[in-house]
Amino acid sequence: MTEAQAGQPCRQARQVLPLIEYLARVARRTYDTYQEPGCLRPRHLIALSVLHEHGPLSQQALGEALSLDPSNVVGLLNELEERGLAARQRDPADRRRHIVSLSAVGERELAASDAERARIEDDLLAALSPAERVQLRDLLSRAVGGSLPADRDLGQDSCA
Amino acid sequence: MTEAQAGQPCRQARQVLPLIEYLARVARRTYDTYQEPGCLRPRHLIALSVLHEHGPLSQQALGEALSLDPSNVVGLLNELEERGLAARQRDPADRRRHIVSLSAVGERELAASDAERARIEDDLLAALSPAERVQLRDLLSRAVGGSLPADRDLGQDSCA
DNA sequence: TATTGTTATACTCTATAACTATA
DNA sequence: TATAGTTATAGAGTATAACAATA
Repeated sequence: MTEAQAGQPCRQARQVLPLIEYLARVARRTYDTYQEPGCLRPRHLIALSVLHEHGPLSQQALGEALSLDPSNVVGLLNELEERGLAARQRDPADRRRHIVSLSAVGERELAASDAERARIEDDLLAALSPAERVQLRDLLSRAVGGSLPADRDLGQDSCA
Repeated sequence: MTEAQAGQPCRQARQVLPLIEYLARVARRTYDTYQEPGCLRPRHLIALSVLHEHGPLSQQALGEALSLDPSNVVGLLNELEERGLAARQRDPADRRRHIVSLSAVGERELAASDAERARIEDDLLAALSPAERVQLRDLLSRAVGGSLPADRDLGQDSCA
């Protein structure tokens, strides 16, 4: 087990994929621990934030942005609509399409969730300095941007 | 992408948690796409690599290292044992305990999976330069190390 | 009585395939 | 015929609670 000396990173747990899996699992559980039952799940928040950044999207486009199957988008949107956080509207130009948009309540809920999300993130990344967290966020953001279709760039946002 | 100029990261998709969730989902699906049915799942490989690094562990310790419920560890190990990749052994010192260890076949399988895993990783991180991937791996590794119990340090390995 | 692993069970997440309504 | 969304369904993944064996 000396391959690190040769400049070769050690092959197992240092690989990116297992680490991401692990962090995602811990993060999800942390979410669940903090949240009361019936609260918005991570998926919901991610969907809201995509809508916030991109503005109204078709369900298909939303699914692509979330890397989610269209049939999953249906249920996700049902839940968001029930809570009045998002709304579906037929596209007059092509009546097969739904245009999904964030409601005012949805915007508010999204903003309100920030503090808690930041707290969980602080927990999860406790071992990293603030500068390193920024770095990590940037790297992940660019990696995600690279794995998306060009016209659906999640890494690009409208935050001036 | 100009919000960085103000030093204020944009609040939504730039947050680490959603990005990790997203990457984990894409990575898992990529795994599934490449693998034939019946192949080892990400979980299996992660478990094998933990055993590879730490040496034999109790099921409980393995569960902690994977951030997995003990009841899940049972099923995971059943599958690994069926394929002869790992073995359970009663701890003579405390017969309630199982000592889980990697078999020679398990070691071999783990090594064999590396090439494929690297390929998937290359796909997923196509937008990052080699140096940035190393940086990302390092940051994630340290974040994970920080979120584990001190005596179960996944981020630290014996590769030295 | 407390702890390790196990079983039974249920709930969440996700994908596939068949369906509908529009185009 | 092809596309957007929907429904039904099935399979992973994970957690909780009750249980057995051992301490």
